[in-house]
Amino acid sequence: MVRARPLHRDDPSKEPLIGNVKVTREDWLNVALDALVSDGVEQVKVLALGDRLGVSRSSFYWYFTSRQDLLDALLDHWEKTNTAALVDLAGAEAATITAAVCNVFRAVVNPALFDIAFDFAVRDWARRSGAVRRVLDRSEALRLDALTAMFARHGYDPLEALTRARVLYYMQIGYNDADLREPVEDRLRLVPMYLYVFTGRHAQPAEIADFTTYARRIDQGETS
Amino acid sequence: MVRARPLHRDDPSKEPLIGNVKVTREDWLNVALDALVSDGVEQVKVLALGDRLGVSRSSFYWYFTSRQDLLDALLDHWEKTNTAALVDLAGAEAATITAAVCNVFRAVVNPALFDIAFDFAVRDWARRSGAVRRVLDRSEALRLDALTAMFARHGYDPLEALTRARVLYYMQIGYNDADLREPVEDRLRLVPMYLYVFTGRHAQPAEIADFTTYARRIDQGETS
DNA sequence: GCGGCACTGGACATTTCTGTCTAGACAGGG
DNA sequence: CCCTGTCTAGACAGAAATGTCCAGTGCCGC
Repeated sequence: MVRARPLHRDDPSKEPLIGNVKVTREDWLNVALDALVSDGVEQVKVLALGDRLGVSRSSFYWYFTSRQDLLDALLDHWEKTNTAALVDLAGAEAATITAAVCNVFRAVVNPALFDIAFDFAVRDWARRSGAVRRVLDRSEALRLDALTAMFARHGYDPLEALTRARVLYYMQIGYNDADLREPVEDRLRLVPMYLYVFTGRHAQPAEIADFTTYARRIDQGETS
Repeated sequence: MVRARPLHRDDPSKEPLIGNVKVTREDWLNVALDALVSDGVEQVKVLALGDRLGVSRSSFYWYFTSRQDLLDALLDHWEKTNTAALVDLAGAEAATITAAVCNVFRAVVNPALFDIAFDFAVRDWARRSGAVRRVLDRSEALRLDALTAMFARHGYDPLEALTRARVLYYMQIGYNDADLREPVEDRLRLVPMYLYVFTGRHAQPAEIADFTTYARRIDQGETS
């Protein structure tokens, strides 16, 4: 998976670089994020990142005190950006629980809302670092609380709300882990039944149609 | 998590080592498996493994042609051992679908049947290696087919059987990924509701009692 | 034009890792 | 006792990585 963002020097919408500057701190961060996502935290190496950027390592040490400083910045970025959309969608107004779950599904299919690959990179990293594990656990608790509250708002008793929130959330994690890369149409074919299993209720056709339209737009590269 | 098996030289049930032998090929494999599970594939390093075993690296190169040879052996071991029990349990006779799912839960709670940590180590590894990814995908297809067939045997139509199999399987993967380490009693409290969500049917008290008894025995360290 | 500052390349030192090679240890068989 | 084969320690070579340090580059302000 290639997810490279253009370097500052190649992005016409950015201010031109001044002086002897070849890459910015953000360039280093972006290329590190790419490496983290595609190759895992062990491969976030200063030498290799410099190679990707086409520069020596020197400016890295100007911008960051150490490799650990860079890793800390990446984790901070993840914590600030990868949970909010899911929590917002779970909290959004919805007439029925199946419409509410469709809202949550929007995060699942739209990388601009929820970056699955980044999430997994951090999840892997958490297996090797207690500090990362704790950050991940914090965010997961927020996510599960939001989903549990969503089910509760729609009339499920506390035990059932908690259980269904877990089934919904952890199933998405497991499914994303499998990285099946199924065509969107194959995925959409199962949506009505998924909604039934997750909620115990049948979705209304309009709810499914709304989500289906959205998912197809995202699949075709349109932003929402 | 410490999962070390005794070295051959420390295991009274094993034949004594002869000649100048300090560690066996199996010792190297076992210590590599420990490192893979606790620290991930990048940390499976010959030098470090030798340190764990208290020997130099020399005998490693007698037993294996290279580090890759060792990694291949680990993956082979995983493929041969970590799917069979789950598939067998999904195929076992059961009077109801909820009893059948309780059979599958046995794999989930018994590390002797299904080694969750090993599974995750391989899952992480698969993110970095196409070859490992393919082995993992093969095993996952077997697992999902077995679960889908289980639901189908109990009268679910093909689409529903597939969907429920995926929800059951991927939810377990996601839950295990979270590594919550919940006390067994906390987990058991949710079992009836999990069974209802996964199957759409209410379990019979005897089914839950059977599984609960089993899970407590496993938690207390008894083997089945 | 000069000095200062923010970057930059690249040399240096150190550490860790893999694989190769050689001599040594030990048991078994003749 | 000697030979053979299976292990074993440890030296060696080469590669890759991090952090430190110093001289060079280019812009800005005076």
